Formats: sequence, structure tokens, C-alpha cells
Amino acid sequence: MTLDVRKRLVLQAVVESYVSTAEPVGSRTVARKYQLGVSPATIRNEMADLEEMGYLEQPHTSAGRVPSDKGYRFYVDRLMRNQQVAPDVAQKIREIYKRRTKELEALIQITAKLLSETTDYMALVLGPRRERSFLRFLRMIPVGGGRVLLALVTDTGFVENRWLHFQEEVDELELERISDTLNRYLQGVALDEMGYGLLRTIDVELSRSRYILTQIMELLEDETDPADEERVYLGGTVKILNQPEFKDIDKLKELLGLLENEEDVYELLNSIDVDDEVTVTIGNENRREEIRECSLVTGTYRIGNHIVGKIAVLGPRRMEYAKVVSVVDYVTRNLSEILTRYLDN
Amino acid sequence: MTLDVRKRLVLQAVVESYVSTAEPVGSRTVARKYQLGVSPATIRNEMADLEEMGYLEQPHTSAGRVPSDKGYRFYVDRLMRNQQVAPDVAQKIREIYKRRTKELEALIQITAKLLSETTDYMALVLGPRRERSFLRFLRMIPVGGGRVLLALVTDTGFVENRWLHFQEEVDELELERISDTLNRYLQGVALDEMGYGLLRTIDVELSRSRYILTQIMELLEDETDPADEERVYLGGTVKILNQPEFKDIDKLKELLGLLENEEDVYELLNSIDVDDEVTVTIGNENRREEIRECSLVTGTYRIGNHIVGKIAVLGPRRMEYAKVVSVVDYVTRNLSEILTRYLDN
DNA sequence: CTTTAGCACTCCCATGCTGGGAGTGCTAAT
DNA sequence: ATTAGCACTCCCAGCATGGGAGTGCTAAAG
Repeated sequence: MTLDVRKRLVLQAVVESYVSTAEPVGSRTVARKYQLGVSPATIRNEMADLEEMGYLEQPHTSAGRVPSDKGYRFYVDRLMRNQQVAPDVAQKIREIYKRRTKELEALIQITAKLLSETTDYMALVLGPRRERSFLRFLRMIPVGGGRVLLALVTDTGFVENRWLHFQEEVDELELERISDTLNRYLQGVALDEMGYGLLRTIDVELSRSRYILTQIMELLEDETDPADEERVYLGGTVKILNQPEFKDIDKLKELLGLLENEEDVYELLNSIDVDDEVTVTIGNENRREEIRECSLVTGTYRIGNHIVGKIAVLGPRRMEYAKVVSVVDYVTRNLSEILTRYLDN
Repeated sequence: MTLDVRKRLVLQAVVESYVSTAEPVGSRTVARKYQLGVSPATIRNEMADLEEMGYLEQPHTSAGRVPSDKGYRFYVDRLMRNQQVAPDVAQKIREIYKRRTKELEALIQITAKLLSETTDYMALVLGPRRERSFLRFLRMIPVGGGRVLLALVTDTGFVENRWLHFQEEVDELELERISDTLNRYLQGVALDEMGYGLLRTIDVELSRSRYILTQIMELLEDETDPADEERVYLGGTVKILNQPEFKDIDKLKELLGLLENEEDVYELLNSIDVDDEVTVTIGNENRREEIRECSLVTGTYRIGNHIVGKIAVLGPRRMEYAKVVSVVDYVTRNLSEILTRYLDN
């Protein structure tokens, strides 16, 4: 399944021309713009071969050629030259992550924006899944008027805040005692496992303060509600509209419909294999029908060795792969690094 | 500027027919569907009058009529009958706000989703502006490894979490002492006023712990960064695509472009007068060019008497005003009520 | 054996034309 | 004041047409 040098050059020319113009590429164009030193007729023969081998497609007889999924795949795996991130882009990315005071949620949001701005495609970012997050620390802070702020800090640096309400003022010392006990029992427990069962054990020890504990239990129970929003952040939704492949409103509707359903986006991105590299999935390689006309460039960010979430860029198959891959790679590294530095044990 | 009874009936018929079909309305249709007991010819005369008075428009000679902004305005102010929220919708809304443990941010997010689901138009929700929020409470919680979680609670119930990092473990008692002092000085101060100036006074008192204070100062300084994200939440972006008036990609791009710029959305909604009622702005009544083809139904939610933010529904001018107004009103009330109950002093 | 010029052929698409339909405004009769 | 009748306007869907871009094939040249 290897291609001779000239076929590679032709394929590369077709991909690059189509990426930049969105118009089917004719033999004439290839011969003229990408000096191969042969006539259009020769190119035509090569293109016919490439089509037969499945690397190119024709929208209809007598149109130019367009790369197939297989063609893009070959381009991404073999032809595309690794690209450095442009210095100004790298600068901008580093700049963003220099401010290290943000909590994880804000960081993720910024990442989505950053990705879409630097690539000019749409960005998806997933935060840590709740059921894979473990409690690091819990604290109750009385704010007056019977209101108590419950702060849950997870190993991934997420902070969840919840309110507790009581009829009368609660004693700060009592809260501290409860916090301490809860911490003792719950540290390292997954958030979605803090159901009644677990809490019942603690109940005994804290029976004196059951009225407080009851509220906390209800609240943590709520926490496990799967209908609860996932942490998916989108950036640059408008960018899709710049792509001529989405001039069709119905396709757009389908796509945006998918993206609005956070559970689906989660599943989509998590179905992609994790390895240390950036992963590209092209057209029909994608699980979901709705993005069979798109490509996805995905990176996985971590805290230490612990996988936290994904970042992805979504664009038309006709995507500037080299550039996007380099940016996704760079952003993933930066994000992982800052998280690891400040959150890893 | 008053219309006789029959003209009102005709105008109402045109608005309601156009709202439901998106097709220009002819005299025949009005006569047939909205039993007025007169012939199409009579209706034609009335419609010609209404057009002359500016309530109706003709896309072109020999098409039916379409309401003008003025026509919609009259409909909203005078013709539309106040509608009750459908029982199942009311049920759903109450349901959502019954769980009272969420922090404000989550509540706002849910509100955006709720609004778009119940109205079938797009929803915009603004959270409290930072510069109008005052510190209620501040607390530092050491989490181990030199990491300290700084939680800022505002009067509007917003909780901001920020991380502080130190070389070595910090003493919990010292943190508590600092927290106490800071609270004493900063309670009731607006978030964007916590600049160096103010902190310098405190510096003296806490000179022993300057290395901690310095970080806090930097961090709060950051807080005043106006480039920081505003709190705008969108719900149901896809819904716009269902409207035939947005079959044109360019208009769509313009609109989504506006909506992605949070500062602009803020300005747009805040330019709308606040009174206790729900406000409707139609077409050209809107400030921004980009939504001159849309209408906006806006409500203001509060904590006690203190204005916190806005909720809005964005749809085509051809909007089901009665329904949307009732939903926005109901949601506003519910949201204000729950916030007031749990956060008002 | 590879490359290339030449040419007939295919298919899309922008353009222009046409007829029917929906709706109007006017006039004259009720 | 209302309405039937009718001529008129305008849109739009459907169809035909021609030019252009691009192909595949053949035969000649390197």
C-alpha cells in the first residue's frame, strides 16, 4: 500500500489545494501551481490511479478531485510535515497559562477560547468527570444567618461549592468537628460513591449533629445525579459558519444539536483512544453520524500520570491538520504542565 | 392613534397567523380562519388602511401583509391577552428551583437551559457584574503541600475560588488570623476596589505575614481585570436555526458573532430599562444592528431589592409573545424568590 | 514504456424565459 | 358600508440553453 514519489506529490498537492480553496482540484491546477514538471495529462493519469486506489474521489464526472478519508489519513500519517507552533501563537499560549491562580474550571474555559482563537476552528474541552474525581478535602464555612458554605476540593483541583441552610446559627466549632470527621472518612473517596451507605457509618460517630449531617447527605446524594451537567466547554462556535461545507442549515442544526448535548460530546471524545500523542480522527472514522463530515484533533491532558480531560479542535475534513496538530499538542503540554505543577501530590 | 374594533381584530389576526406560519397573510386567509363575518374585500380595505398607518407592511405588491415593528408593538401593548404559564411548564420551573443547594453560578446555568427548553427560543442569562458585587466573606483553607484555597463569597451568593501557592506549609492559625483581619477590612467592599491602595492599610497590621499578603494582593488585583470573562450564559443556541428567518448563513454569523462576545451581550441587555415588569423590545427598538430582526423579552432578577442580573429570551420578531412573556415573568419571580430567601440579609 | 497533445464527451451551473398562482386595488352593484 | 368581479402585479418553480471546467481516451512523440 505504498505510493511512489510522484503519486505522493500529487496527493499532497490535491489535499493542500483543496484545504485552502474548498474547490475540487483539477489536473491543470496541480500542474500549474505545484511545479511537478509534468503535463496535466500525466497528472490526470496519476489522479485516475489515486482515485482507483481510494485516495481521491470525484464529486461527479468532469469535476476535479477531492481527497477521500483515506487520502486525508495518508496525508496526516505520511505526508504532512511536522510543524512548529508559530512563535506569536506559542507566546500567546504561554502567556495565558502564566497566571496560575485560576481554579480549574476557569482554566478550562480559557483553554476553549484560546484553542478556537489560535486555530480558527471550533474547540471542545472536557473537564474531569465527576465519578473519576476523588475528594481531597472538604470544609464548612459558616457565613452567618444559618448559611454554611460547603467547599469540596477534588484531586483534580476542582472546587465545588454548595450551600447549606439551617434555622438557627450553627456553632463554628461543631462544624469544624464535623468537617474533620467527614474528612477522615471521605478523603480519597470518589465523589459519586458518597451515597447514604457510606455516610451511615459516620452517622454513628456524629449522631449528636444529625440535623447537619442529614443536609450534607442529601446534598452529596444530589451530587451523584447523572443528569447533572457534564463539564463541556465550547469555544468559537461561530467559526463553523465560516466553512462552506456548512452552508446547509440542516447539517448545521444536526451538528449544533450534538454539541449542545454534553453527555454526547463526552462520549464522543472519550471513545477516542488515549495515547501520549495528539490523535486525529477523520470523517467516517468518527463515531457519531453528525460529524462524519468533520475531523477532530484531540489531545489528553493530565495531572502527573492521571488523565484529567480532553481538549479537541473540530473542523471540516478539509482542515489545516499540520497547524492544528501542533497547536493542540502545545496547548495540551502547557495545560498538563501547569496542572501538574500545582496540583500533583 | 387608536384603532377601531375591527382593525384591531384584523391586526391581531395578521400577527397571529404570521407568527404561526411565517408566511405573509392575505385577506382571504384572515377572512377564512378568523371568522370576522365579513368578506375578503372588506378585509382588504382594512389592511390597506393598517398599512397606511404603519402597522402592516407588504414584502412586495401582490404578496400578503406582514406586521411591522409598530404592528407588533401594538399587539404586545394592547391586543395580546395575558397568558398563564401552562401548568406543566410551571411545574417544571418550580421543580428546578426546589433544589436549593446550588451555588449561584450553577443556578444561572440551569436557568438558561430551562428558559430555552420551555420557550423553544434561545435564552440569555446574565450573572451579577463583578464590580457591583461586594465581599461578604473571605476564607483561606490550607489543603496541604503549600496550597491554600482562597474562597471569596459575595453578597450575591457568588463564590470565587482561587489558589495560592507557597514554598512551604503554611500555618493554619496564621491563615486564620490573616483571614480575620482581611474580613474586618474588606467586608462590604466592592470586588473591583480591592486594589493595592486599600490593601496597603492592612499591610501594616499584617506586616509579619507579608509574603502571604503579597500573593493575595496580586490575586485580587487580577480580579479587577476587565478583560476577565463576564458571566453570560446561553441556552438553546440551536433553536435559532429552526427559524426560517435565519436560513441565511450570513445573518446567522452576525448574530452568533454578537452572542459570543460577552461584553456586547452585557451591554445590550443592560441598555434595556429596568422596571418591575418583563420588557419586550422589538426589531429596530433594539440597540444592536445584529438583532434588528429579532425580539428580546427581558426580565430582571433580584436579591431583595438589589438587582442582580437579567434573563432574556431571544427570538424572531415573529415571536409567541404571550407565551414567552409569561414564562420569563414566571422564571424571574422564581429565581428572585429563591435567591432572596437564601441570600438576602 | 512513459509522456503528452488533441479532442470528444460529460456534467454542472448561471442565465433567461414562461406560466400559474396568490394576492391586490379598483369599480360598480347591492 | 359591504361585496362581487375583474384586471393587474409580482413571485417563483420549472424548463431549456450554452459555456466552462474537467475528464478519459487515443495516437503520436520522446
